[in-house]
Amino acid sequence: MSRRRQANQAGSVARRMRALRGAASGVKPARPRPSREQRSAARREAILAAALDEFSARGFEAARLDDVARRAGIAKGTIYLYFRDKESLFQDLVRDMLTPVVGTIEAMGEADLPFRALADRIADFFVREVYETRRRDVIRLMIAEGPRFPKLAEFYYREVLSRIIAAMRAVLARAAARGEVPAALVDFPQVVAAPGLIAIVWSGLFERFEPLDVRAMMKTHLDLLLRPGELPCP
Amino acid sequence: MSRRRQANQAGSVARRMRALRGAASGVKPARPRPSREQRSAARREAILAAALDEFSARGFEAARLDDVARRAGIAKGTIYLYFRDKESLFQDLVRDMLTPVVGTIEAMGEADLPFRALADRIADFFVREVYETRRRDVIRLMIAEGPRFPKLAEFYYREVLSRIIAAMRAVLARAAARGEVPAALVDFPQVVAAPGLIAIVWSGLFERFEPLDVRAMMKTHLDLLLRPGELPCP
DNA sequence: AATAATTGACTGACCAGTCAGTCAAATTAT
DNA sequence: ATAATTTGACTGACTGGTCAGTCAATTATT
Repeated sequence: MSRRRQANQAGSVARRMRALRGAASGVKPARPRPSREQRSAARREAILAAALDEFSARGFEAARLDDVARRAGIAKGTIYLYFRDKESLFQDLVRDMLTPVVGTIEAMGEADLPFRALADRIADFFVREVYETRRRDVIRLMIAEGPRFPKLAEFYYREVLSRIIAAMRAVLARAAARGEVPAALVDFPQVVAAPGLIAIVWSGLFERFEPLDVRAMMKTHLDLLLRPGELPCP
Repeated sequence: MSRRRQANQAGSVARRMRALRGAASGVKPARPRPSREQRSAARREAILAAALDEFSARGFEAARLDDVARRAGIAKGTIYLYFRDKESLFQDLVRDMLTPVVGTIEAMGEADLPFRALADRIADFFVREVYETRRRDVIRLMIAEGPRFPKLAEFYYREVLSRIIAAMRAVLARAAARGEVPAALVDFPQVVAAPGLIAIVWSGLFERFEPLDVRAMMKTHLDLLLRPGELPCP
């Protein structure tokens, strides 16, 4: 009986697909076909999403792959069809989540705008696309687990952090040449980014005791660093 | 029979030790034998030191109490004579290491000095007594494990962080009243402390790729925040 | 001798990673 | 079109190993 259903489904799907491809005449395209590749990609995504949940809730060591599997709606063994091992899953998670934003930030840095405008845009991008998304959890995870995963820390430094630092340095150098920011800032781009990091750490530890207005903090910090002419004196 | 051998060995070791001590004491007592309390305190310290090594090398979950015991030169069971369980050991470690510095910082904040002088002193204290000591590792550990130990995060917030924030806020409010710093800074003491935190996180992740000169970074940051030339307002 | 401190073998729970087997889908043959 | 065959994605029970915490036995102290 399950056999029967199986044959039916297989047959009907094949027919539908062939119909779709062969003649556009089909009255109803109805079903978006689940090609093998698509299903595979979707599954990979599901595993990564579940892994992010578990890793950020319990940390790398304490997270159980049984739970990741259950959350992704698959069996544990399936994880090993997509990822070599637990550590590899973690690394791929970090890569998939963070690499994309680096390019964006590099591109933004190239725009020829007054420093303040550029800084505001990048800060806004950070809040919207990192701080207010799951990427925040990934960065928190990197901070927490990085010291114990030298390989991962190196990958992260090479692919993410050094590129962002370099981009910021270029922006700051241009701004310093125009006299928009003190030259000393070029040596420590970290100082400019500091409030973003503070916010991520703070939110993981103390949000429930004392919420933090990230946007306001970053704005305050920029105001202080930049000194727009003269500060308004009361 | 293994029973017999075991008893023999144990006996011989004990006898040897007693003989050694006895012979030595024949001529010079030399050793003021440490009281029970002293020995007990020393042992507790040894366990905490070993725990810090293991926890900061492998993280809370991955650290093995067998290793802590071996490093402290005792048997695993002994740990349980001094600490209720692994988590309790961790919590006591954090408490013992960090609570003492809070009082010092609070006291320093009360000195009636120009802001810049005060800030320099506190920054220097931070570098010497936190950044360049094992306390740095404890803070790193708090950052890494805090999100998964709500109890510990709460304790840390209550006993450490909120007190430091409060002290800084008081200092900043006084300085703002004198026009030494912009008033906006009073709302975000985190911004002033940010480079210190950055340095701790950075050292754990990227020190080996790109060393960071903490003192220089903190000085740069303070210079930028304070603008000696333009402040205070006329 | 009596008491306290210390030991380390042991237990029970836990979990990453494996692999023999299942079944739906794809392919080929009729 | 239908049936037969092949593929490979997927499963989940199982293994081997780990480790926090316990406790009976041993050793040190008073």
